[in-house]
Parts: sequence; structure tokens; C-alpha cells
Amino acid sequence: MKKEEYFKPSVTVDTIIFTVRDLNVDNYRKLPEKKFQVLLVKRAGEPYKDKWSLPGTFVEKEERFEEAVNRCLQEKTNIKDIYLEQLYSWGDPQRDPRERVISTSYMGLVDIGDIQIKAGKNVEDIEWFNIKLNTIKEKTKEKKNGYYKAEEIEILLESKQATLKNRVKVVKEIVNGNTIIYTQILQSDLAFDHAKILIYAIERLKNKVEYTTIAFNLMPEKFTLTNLQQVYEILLDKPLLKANFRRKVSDMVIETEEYEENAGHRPSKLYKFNPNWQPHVF
Amino acid sequence: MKKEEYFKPSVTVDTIIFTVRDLNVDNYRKLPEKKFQVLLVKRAGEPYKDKWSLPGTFVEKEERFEEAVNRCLQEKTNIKDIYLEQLYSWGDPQRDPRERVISTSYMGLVDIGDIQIKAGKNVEDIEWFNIKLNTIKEKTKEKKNGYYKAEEIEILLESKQATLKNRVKVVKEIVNGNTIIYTQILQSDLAFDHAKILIYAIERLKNKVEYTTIAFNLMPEKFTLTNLQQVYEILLDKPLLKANFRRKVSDMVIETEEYEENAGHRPSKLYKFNPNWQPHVF
DNA sequence: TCAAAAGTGTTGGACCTACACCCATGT
DNA sequence: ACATGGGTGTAGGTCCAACACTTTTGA
Repeated sequence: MKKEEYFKPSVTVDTIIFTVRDLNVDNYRKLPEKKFQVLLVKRAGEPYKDKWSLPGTFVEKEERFEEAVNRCLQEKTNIKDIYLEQLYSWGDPQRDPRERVISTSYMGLVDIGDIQIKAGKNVEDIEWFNIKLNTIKEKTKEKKNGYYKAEEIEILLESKQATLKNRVKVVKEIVNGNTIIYTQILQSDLAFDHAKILIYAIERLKNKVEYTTIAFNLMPEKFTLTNLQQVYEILLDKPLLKANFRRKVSDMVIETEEYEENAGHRPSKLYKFNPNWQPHVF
Repeated sequence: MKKEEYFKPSVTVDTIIFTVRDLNVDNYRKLPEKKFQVLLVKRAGEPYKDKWSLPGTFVEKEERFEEAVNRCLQEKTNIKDIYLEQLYSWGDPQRDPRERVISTSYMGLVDIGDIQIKAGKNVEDIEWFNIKLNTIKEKTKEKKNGYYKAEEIEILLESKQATLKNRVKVVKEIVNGNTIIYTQILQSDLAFDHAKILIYAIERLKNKVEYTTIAFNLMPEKFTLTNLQQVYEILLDKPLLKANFRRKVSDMVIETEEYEENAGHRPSKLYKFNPNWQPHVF
């Protein structure tokens, strides 16, 4: 068998960069609300010219995935040195209209204060978009060997520039205890299959928040516990009780001697992440 | 920018098929011990001719990853209709000596009673190998912003045919709570970087056993609770207390009316997986 | 009879949930 | 003064680890 026989696709990396940002607020006493956001770029070239998309790039000949991701972020968005993890590889033969392109997706988390985005190479514009998820329809069927759950989810992406509507159908089929998930894009203002990748990344992030310290990547070096709680609340999409939350994170953080003042209420102590925290071992 | 400029690598899928198998035993009263095994094939062609490797194949032009995985298993090993999940994509430019090949790996779990393996296309031989892991060295350093843990792990793969020695160095660096893992092959009797992929798959499986029902894919339709416990014990690599284990899995299983008899001791009730089990919701 | 495994009950402690309460601040 | 958030204590329940104990079988 000669290697020349084999089919060769193009390979890209796509990055999903999340952050949580403060919303400005009127009342001097109140804390700012938080918004969960994703970074999108407006494509300068074909295909999907002028469409918003996840920042991505072709992988070069001698380049590792991580190198491609970092180059992409640097060139297109001006971001560097951030937390990244590989998510999933997308290989559907039809996912790119030009030719077959396989994409390996990476999720990145940033503290919004740490970075300054800037539209770069092949990018017409760059913007943070608020993420709003609405479940439109939900259908659950019990079956002999499991159950079936079809959700129609609307992903609304909002910025000053544009509002992007996306509707995806997420089918979770539990067969003998194994969750098989397939996603289908019903309607999307994003380029390619990026709505699918985005919803996958959101699910993964929400999941990992519960049992890892991944959320700390969205925080500045020093933060208040209420701030941290707000980030958890927005990712888990439910309110948490203050006293209980503080006990839960108590050994993931280290007290500093500093306080946040001038807030119209009692100053709050600043904390740092405890780098030596380890999940429970037995 | 013309698409022809872009570099195109070859793309393969590699599969890591695990099972747990009974070892025959002398004492009529005693239960058989269990062995954790992985399926390997002996390569019929270059490169790495005559070396044992994970079953894999090039992805064809109009083929999805899952289709390639299923075709590969069918053609090379005679396995079909099993539980599969995508693990990770490996893109190191040097991982294949011929040219750049990107590999997306899938993990599969089977009940050994369900299948009959057979060496197929481009496969000289096929065999289940016992997996034995030994930690040779371990070094932990506390650092300012986290800690660093280097482990040297020996992966011994044993079958009637051969014993394969592999030594990998797994470095876990915890920086600000993020686990960065990089693996390096020190010595390997397996083809390509398959020792690296294997250790990754083992870690993932051990992890998922704790918080999912993934282990049930290694079980036959009907099983005893002690049997199930043995599978958990071998994957978690620690003994479990019977009473507690039974309480833990009690709502993941359904009692049947059947018993396993003729065992030299009290007959044990057979259970089925409860397909409607759901992890805790609030 | 008895070794081996099947199967169940109990107890103390850790942790989680919900709620209540007091404290400190800037305007 | 007071609205707002900072910060802590407690009671009740649930879950889990560890251990002890009884039951049933085949040779």
C-alpha cells in the first residue's frame, strides 16, 4: 500500500474563548451583574465572508495543534498566554462547503481584565458576544433500554455590532446508560458548523465547573468571594447560597490582606486561588 | 488566499478497545479473578511491520470518524456494534515516521462474551493483552503557583504471544489549578506513539468509572453484583466494601428473577442495568 | 461439616441544605 | 439612617466508610 493512495483533508483548529464580564450598573450600592461571553471574529474572506465565526486557522506543516491555536489567537485576536484545553475533533465530510476540512476545537478561558482584543489577520472585526440560551422545545421519551431527550435550544449572541440567532437541536439518547449526543443545526448566523461547536463547548464548561477549578481561569489574580460566586452562578445557571458556597470553596482559595473598598457597603476581603488545592483523595 | 496553499496531512483513527476477562481458577469455591485487557493487532505492513499496535485506519474521503472506526474494527478485528467515544486527537508532527499523520483516538468497551475477534485486513495477528501498570518513580515538587508531579509508569502488556514493555513519563503540572499533562515515551514495544494513547485512554476510563455508568459496557446483559464490584475494583485499582458498593449501585441496576448457581456457595441473584438511571439532579 | 461467597444491619462522622442573624460601609 | 452586600453560626438531613453479622450453597 502506497501512502499516496490515501485521502488527505485540510486540518484546522478552532478556538472558543469564554469570559465573564461585569455589566455597568446605576445604583452605587449594587454590585454589577455578570455576563457570560464568547469571542467571535468577523470573517474577511470567503467562504462565509462577513459572517461571524470562532477564531480558527489552518494547521501548518510543522506545527502542533497547540502552536496553531496560539498563533491563531495571537494573529487574529491579540490574545496570548491563556488557559486552553482540547475539546473535540469535528470530521463531518460536509462541514466545510469548499472541501473536506477537519477541525480540532480548543476551549480557552480568560479574565477580561487581562487582555485587550484587536482584530488581526483575515479578520474584519472582533467582538465579545453575550451568550443567552433558551430552551424552546423539550421532548423526553422513556424507552425499553433507556430514554431519549430532544431539546431545541436557541443560542442568542448579542453585541453592539450584531445579534446572532442560532437554533440547534440536541438529542441525548441514553442507551444502556451511555449518553449518545448528536447535535443538528436548525438555523445559524455563525459560519460553518460553529453553532454546534459552541454549544458543545458551553456544555463542557458547565460540566467541568462542578468538579474542577476551571472557573478560576475566568478570575483576576485577586477577587472577592462574591465575585467568584457570581461566576459560578452564571455558569451553573442557578443561584447559590452564600454561606454554603463559601464553605465549598474555602480550601480552594487563600485569604489576602487586601480589601475592596469604596463600594457603598462593607469592604470585602480579596482572595487568591490556592495553587496547592487538590480534589479529594482517599 | 487559495486553498491549494494549505498543508494537508493524512488523518487516521485509532481505537483502544478494553475488556475485563475472567481468569480460570482451580478452587471450585473461589470466584475467578479478573484481568483488565486491551486489544492489539500485529501489523502486517510497514512501518512498524510485525509490531503490535492499536487497531487503526486512514479516514476515507467521504467517511465520518465514527464510520472509519467501525469499518476499521469490522475489517481488522471482526468487532461491531460496541460502545465508543472520542478521546483525543494527536497532532505531533513527528508521530509517524513516514509523513505527518494526525490521529483521532476512540475508546471502546466490550463484554468479552459478546464478541469473537479475528485477524483481518493488514493484520498478521490479533490478541488480548493483560494490562499491568507499575509506577517506577514518582517525584513531586511544590511550587509557588502549584505543584509538579513526574511519574514514570511501566505499562506491561502480556499475552500468550508476547510481552510488551513500555515506559512512559507522565508529567502533571498544576499551574493555577489547571492540570497540564504531557506524556513522553521513554521506551515502547508498541508501534508509533501508541503507548501514549494507551495511557491516556486508561486514565480517562479510570476517571469516568467514578462518576458515570461507563463500566456497565464491560458487563454482559445479566450479571451478579460481585461481578460488577470486581470490574469496579480492577478499574479503580482498589478494594471496595461489599455492603457499601451495593448501596452505591443499587439504583443503577434492576433485580431479575434469575440466579447464578452451581458455584460452591450460595447462589447469587442476577441483575440487569437500569436504563432509566440518571445521575443526581437537584 | 465447612469454606466461600451472598446478602443485610448498624453506627459515627463528614458533608450538604436551608435559614437566620449580625457587621461594616458610603451616601 | 439605611440599603446593600460582607460574613458567620446552627440544626436537620443525607450520604458514606467501616465493621459485624447472618444465610446459603456444593463438595
